[in-house]
Amino acid sequence: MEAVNGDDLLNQLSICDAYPKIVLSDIMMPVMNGRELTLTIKKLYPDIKVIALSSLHHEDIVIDMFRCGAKGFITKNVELEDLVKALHAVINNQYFLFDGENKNIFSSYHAILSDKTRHGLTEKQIQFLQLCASDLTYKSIAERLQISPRTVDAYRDNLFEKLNIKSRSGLVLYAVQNGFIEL
Amino acid sequence: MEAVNGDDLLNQLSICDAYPKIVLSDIMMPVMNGRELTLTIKKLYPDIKVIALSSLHHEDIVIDMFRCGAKGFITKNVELEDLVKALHAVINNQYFLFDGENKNIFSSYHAILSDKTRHGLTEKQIQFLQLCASDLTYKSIAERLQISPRTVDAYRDNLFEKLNIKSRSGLVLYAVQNGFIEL
DNA sequence: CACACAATAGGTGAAAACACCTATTGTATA
DNA sequence: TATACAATAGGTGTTTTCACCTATTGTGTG
Repeated sequence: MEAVNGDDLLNQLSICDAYPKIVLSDIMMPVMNGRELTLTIKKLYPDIKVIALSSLHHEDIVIDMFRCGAKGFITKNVELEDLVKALHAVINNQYFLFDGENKNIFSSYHAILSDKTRHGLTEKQIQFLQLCASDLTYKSIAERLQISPRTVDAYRDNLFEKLNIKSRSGLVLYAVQNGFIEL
Repeated sequence: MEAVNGDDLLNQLSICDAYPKIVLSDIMMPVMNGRELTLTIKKLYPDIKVIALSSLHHEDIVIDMFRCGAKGFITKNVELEDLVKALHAVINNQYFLFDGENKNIFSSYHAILSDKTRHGLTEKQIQFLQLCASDLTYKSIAERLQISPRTVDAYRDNLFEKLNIKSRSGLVLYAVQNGFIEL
């Protein structure tokens, strides 16, 4: 599947029944840029992995894209074999970060999303937290994440205890205040 | 009751049983400044009216203080009779804004908190919305606002319809996204 | 190799949230 | 002066949330 911009892709996704597992998202796209696209995909299709594509390699942008939900980040001048590596890594639930020019992976998953930004939360917990900040019921969240409502209960209870929070509203606030969701 | 700074005042408030109806809050206080104090008072004692006191009169500060929950704003060089006017206005549930130097009230309640910043919400609705963004149950919110839980239900239902929101989490998000609560 | 803990998921019951309904009072505004 | 709507508050019933409990599987760490 190919699309000229973010809107286009979302349209294609909404009418197809077997949507792709990975999306390459160019940050500099017209109409809807890669950042927005990544956010939207994470919202509507949380199981799709996004690899951000950029000609520039600024650390700020990289971190931002990972925060937006991207699983990989590569510069446009990478060799084809490196792109393949990225695809493999991401399919295998790994994070991928590759600088085409220097060809060095400058930061690992844990380094990028350090405890400082992750607040000691796992990726799943963060994903759940992000979905909490919405009108969705826990039941709907379970469907989105394709897990049992019971598991979602457990996620919530864990976070409640870990973060010393007593209600979902508190979770939403926590998510916002700590930058886990975009405003 | 008099206090040298915000912390001091909050301590005094916490141990007294008949707390004051109005607090004059100097923005430039040490330890806890007037802005934080106003926010904290609004959180802990929402029925206390706060009049912000500042030597400077920058519109940004004024608007910020009103957003923080202040009901009045006066500069320090006002005459005593003007301060009395402010107290009267605020007691009567009016907003008060007075520039001691120019002695002109440059903006009315509606002008300051225009529909643009208030998003068409009344003061009560905003106050409720702000309390929603917490761990408090609606029951506790009702106690804070000293109204029936039923009234709180009505507030919620009204906002749900008005803002096209379906859950409290949605309200929290709305509050945050539209600047009704501080992060 | 234990130990901790995340991820998974089921059961039960209480509390809170939400969806409808009704109604009165007051204050704006067309 | 109607009409709209905020603020107030009560009734009833469903759904959701939350608080406990149990348990297995997997992964990573001291």
